[in-house]
Amino acid sequence: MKRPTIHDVAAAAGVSRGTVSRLLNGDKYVSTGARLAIERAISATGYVVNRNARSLVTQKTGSVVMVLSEPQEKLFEDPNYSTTMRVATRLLAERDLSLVLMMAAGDGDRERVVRYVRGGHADGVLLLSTHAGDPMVDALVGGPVPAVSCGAVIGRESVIPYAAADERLGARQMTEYLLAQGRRRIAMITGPMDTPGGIQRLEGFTEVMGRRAGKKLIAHGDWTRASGERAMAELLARVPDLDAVFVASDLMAAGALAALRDQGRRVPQDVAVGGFDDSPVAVSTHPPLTTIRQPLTRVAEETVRLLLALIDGGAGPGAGPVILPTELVVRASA
Amino acid sequence: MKRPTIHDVAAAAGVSRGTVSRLLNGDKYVSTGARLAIERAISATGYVVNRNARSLVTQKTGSVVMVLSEPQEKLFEDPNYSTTMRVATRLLAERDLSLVLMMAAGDGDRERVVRYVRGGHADGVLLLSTHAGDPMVDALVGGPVPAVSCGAVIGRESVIPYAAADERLGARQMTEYLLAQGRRRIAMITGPMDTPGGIQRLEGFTEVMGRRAGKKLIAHGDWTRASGERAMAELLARVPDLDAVFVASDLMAAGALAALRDQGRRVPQDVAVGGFDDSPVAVSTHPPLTTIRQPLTRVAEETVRLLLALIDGGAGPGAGPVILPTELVVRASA
DNA sequence: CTGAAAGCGCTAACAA
DNA sequence: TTGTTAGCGCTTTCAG
Repeated sequence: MKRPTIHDVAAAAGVSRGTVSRLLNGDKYVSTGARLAIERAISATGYVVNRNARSLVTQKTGSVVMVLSEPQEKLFEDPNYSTTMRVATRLLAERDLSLVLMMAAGDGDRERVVRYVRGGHADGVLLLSTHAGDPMVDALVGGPVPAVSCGAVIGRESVIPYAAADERLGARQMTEYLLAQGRRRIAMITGPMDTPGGIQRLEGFTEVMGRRAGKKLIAHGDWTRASGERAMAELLARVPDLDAVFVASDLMAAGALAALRDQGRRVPQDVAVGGFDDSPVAVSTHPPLTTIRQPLTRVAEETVRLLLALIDGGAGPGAGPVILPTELVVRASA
Repeated sequence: MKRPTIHDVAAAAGVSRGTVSRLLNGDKYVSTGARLAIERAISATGYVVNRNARSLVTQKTGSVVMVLSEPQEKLFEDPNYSTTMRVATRLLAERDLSLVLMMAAGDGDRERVVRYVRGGHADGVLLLSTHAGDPMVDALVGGPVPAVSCGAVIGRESVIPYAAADERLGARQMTEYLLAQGRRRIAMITGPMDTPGGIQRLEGFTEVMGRRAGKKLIAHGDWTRASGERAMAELLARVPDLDAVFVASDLMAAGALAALRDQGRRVPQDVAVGGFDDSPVAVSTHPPLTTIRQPLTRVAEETVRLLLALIDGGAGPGAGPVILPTELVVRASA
């Protein structure tokens, strides 16, 4: 038995295909009698619309692509991804849109993404952790398909709408807290300086520290645990009398904790350690990390909302970014 | 300017639409002259096929759904997901199939998945960490769309094809290693007993231990770090003289390590600890974990291959499971 | 409020 | 080897 078509439903309900279609699309001009008959016919036949046929005429695809730009290893650690995926699938499903996943690791991948989108296979694009200077971004924003990003795209903030946590605020909150605890020699371990988190968390730190934030007090990591450990050792060698360190991610902070232990420094007595993210690792370190919580779920929600608005509104106004506040979470490390 | 259609290409190349279609679909009956003209026309017009129109007639959708059944928190920690996603997107992209992501957390979600698949929106289904007794499985295997699972679906091993690591072998490898190190009172912390990893790792353990694997020596966890810590404390209280413990996941092993440290036991001198997964956490514990490496990438690849074969082969033979060997990785904890 | 009819862009059978 | 043609299942005017 083949899948029933709108034709079968129409026949079963004793109306024309047009009427069935109208009901399906929420057109108001359908009599109650017809409505009832059609609804009965639909459940009797087990009818489901054929999206391809519909898309063919409406020129809508009913799907949104989510493009992941991070290299594989980041995926393992970043709660951002899983949260965004979960939120996006849910929100899109409510609108009967499906989420197509694409990786953009190499140039070939990026080209494929662009072809796919320009080929008219998606109604919208949701970018995740796109790198500064990624040519894909410009190739995408030119076209007729709206694109948004979860998190800022460095250098393209004004051309691609996004939602993000207030990184700068979070960094300020942590730095001020450390200062309020009486710490004076505060160092920082940043993320990569071509990512929003890398750049803006440092900015927040220096905003609060002012001239106290000397070059010697800044070390750079790449979000990995190992890089945090390395950076901490470096800092300790350079500034032996530091009494606090703000690490731009919890994972790197876990590494910093290890370096501190190796050098026999007690945390938080000798050195206070502040993290960022409030990721799962924050509660499993010794001591548990005082950190900054990001509103990950809300960021994801707002990103999707931005995209949906753009999809609905056609060439809507270049909606400004949505920036959401962070929150200090005090545990034992500072 | 509208998107060019096959009609525009045909006109530009001076041939009929049929010929263009034949070239597009790799039909061999196209003369070199026509081929050249069409290729030129395609790049001149920037033509891209409209998948909807194609799907409408071929009755193929060009996409595969990946269904994630795990509750959100697992996603954060499980390398299995990210590996499988990455491998699947790559392998499917090669075949010009796109990957649609769906979450199946609640009953509503599961129904949506079934509707989607039965609605003819996918050519295949790829299940991830589906729970024992999930009604979705039976709803899916009945239909015309092939489904496979990455990892066994407990209780449905014979009805749904899958690829998986040889959990039992891995558990045996670790247990034998512990024994070979001269350990005698070996305890085990298992995963949840409704998951393949929970069940089969315990089976491997008891196969090797025989009657030495008393009930007292077994404790259960739920894959979280905290549950590993709890189970270890329980074990220590019950069997104070144990000299080794095989923990069914690295993350739980990290928890066990903490419990051991709390009790003043040295690892590996007093108690040897063996993990499972060789996940990133294995190298960041103190001491680093001796563990079992799973061939995650190959498992993902074989899963996708299984699915593609089914999609190609129509109602292919109920291909048996593909089981891949694990490998012992010796570090410092045992 | 409803039916009829014209396609959406493509593939595949058939004829040539 | 190629052109012609008949739909795939649906939406959407246009008349009634």
